[in-house]
Amino acid sequence: MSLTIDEQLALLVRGAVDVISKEELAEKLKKSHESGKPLTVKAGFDPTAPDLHLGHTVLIQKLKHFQDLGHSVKFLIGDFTGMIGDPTGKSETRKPLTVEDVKRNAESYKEQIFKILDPDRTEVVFNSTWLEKLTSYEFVKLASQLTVARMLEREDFRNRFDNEQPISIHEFLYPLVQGYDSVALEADVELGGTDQLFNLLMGRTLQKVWGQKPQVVLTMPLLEGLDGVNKMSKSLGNYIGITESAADIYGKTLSTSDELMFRYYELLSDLSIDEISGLKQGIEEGRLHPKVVKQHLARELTARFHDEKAAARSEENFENVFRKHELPDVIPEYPCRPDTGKIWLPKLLTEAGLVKGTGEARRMIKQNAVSLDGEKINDEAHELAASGEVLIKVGKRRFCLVKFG
RNA sequence: GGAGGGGUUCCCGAGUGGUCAAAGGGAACAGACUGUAAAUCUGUCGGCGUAGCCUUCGGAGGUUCAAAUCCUCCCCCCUCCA
Repeated sequence: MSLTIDEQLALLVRGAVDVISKEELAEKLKKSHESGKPLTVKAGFDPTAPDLHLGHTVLIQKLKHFQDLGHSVKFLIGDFTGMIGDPTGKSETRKPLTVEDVKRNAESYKEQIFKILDPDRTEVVFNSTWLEKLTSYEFVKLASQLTVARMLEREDFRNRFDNEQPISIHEFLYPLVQGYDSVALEADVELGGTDQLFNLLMGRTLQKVWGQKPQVVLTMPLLEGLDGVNKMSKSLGNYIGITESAADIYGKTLSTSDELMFRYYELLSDLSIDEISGLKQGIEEGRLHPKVVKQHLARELTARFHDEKAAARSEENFENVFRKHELPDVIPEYPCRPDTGKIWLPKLLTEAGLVKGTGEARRMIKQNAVSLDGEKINDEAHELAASGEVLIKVGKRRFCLVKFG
């Protein structure tokens, strides 16, 4: 793809919240083009076990944009910092990661990010490589580059300081270390979430001290989770993981609210801004049905992490199960051989793994959520003859074909 | 080193001797509605073949007919002063 510098610039800043600065980025792009030397684009990640979700892909997708333009990505795993502990907020004390942990997690990262990134243009690096070599003398010297007042410019530090909340010294070191990573890598560009702005800027500051051209800083918005309120995160459970099944990615996407769908379109879709606002307008004018628009998004995302075929299949299956209330194409089977000729329904539901226990089974039955071969059962004491097979449905999405004998 | 505040069911958070499997909110699940949703309404939300029984309120003991609530020791978290 050969784009003009302006076109490249437009692609790269799309969706970004902060770009510091656009002029510098333009200049770097131009220089890179002239010299044929790709830019070094850096982004840092936690060394903890990665379970990447769509929220992460906003950033990774942006790295991809750089790659598509021929630049090289340094995918930095912050193993050094991870061994010290997480500085932001008062997260749980983490058990320190072993070298093996980090290795394993790095492999897992690769597996996931290469669903998006080009392995040939991606280098996975660890900041312990250079940070471990720093002597305490050098480390203190690094710390001497910044003042406390400067550190307190960071919003969360400022707030905590004003509110007389504690700030540990090592928290001050974290931005320094991250900034030093940029020096070590001689980064041209660093990407991060909007919450990382201060740390990213630190890289610029330190690079200047080391006589390097400061990196361009690009921040990407944090993606809202499926609840539409909090940011997408694993711990909140409001996420779509990129290693999830096609059916799950499709289903979860389609189950988002109409409002959220456009947020996802903007941050995740490859459609142009114009195309997206066209869709929006179409819905407002009643020309397009929101569901159809949402289906398109669901297909696009599913295909991204699987393929077109899987996306189409997921859509068909979803329609069958939820709209037509038909059966999914894959139904788990459970072979059952009770001691007596009969089996108590709650017990069967539990055994088949459809519910956690007979208590829940009773509840489901009471709530009119259980059907056998399409027939609702209301009696908690229901017993069924253990012969032949029976299709059990619990709620909307739990199916099981029980085979007796 | 000194002073004080905490640890409650998935989460937040009430509860200071019985009426507590523990208010309220959130999440989740189910039902209705629908366009798959969202919003809304209703219900459920420790376990158990369930009008009863069993196990829960940081841990271990103890007092009591009775403890999440009182006492003792211990563990952990937080804040302030120095």
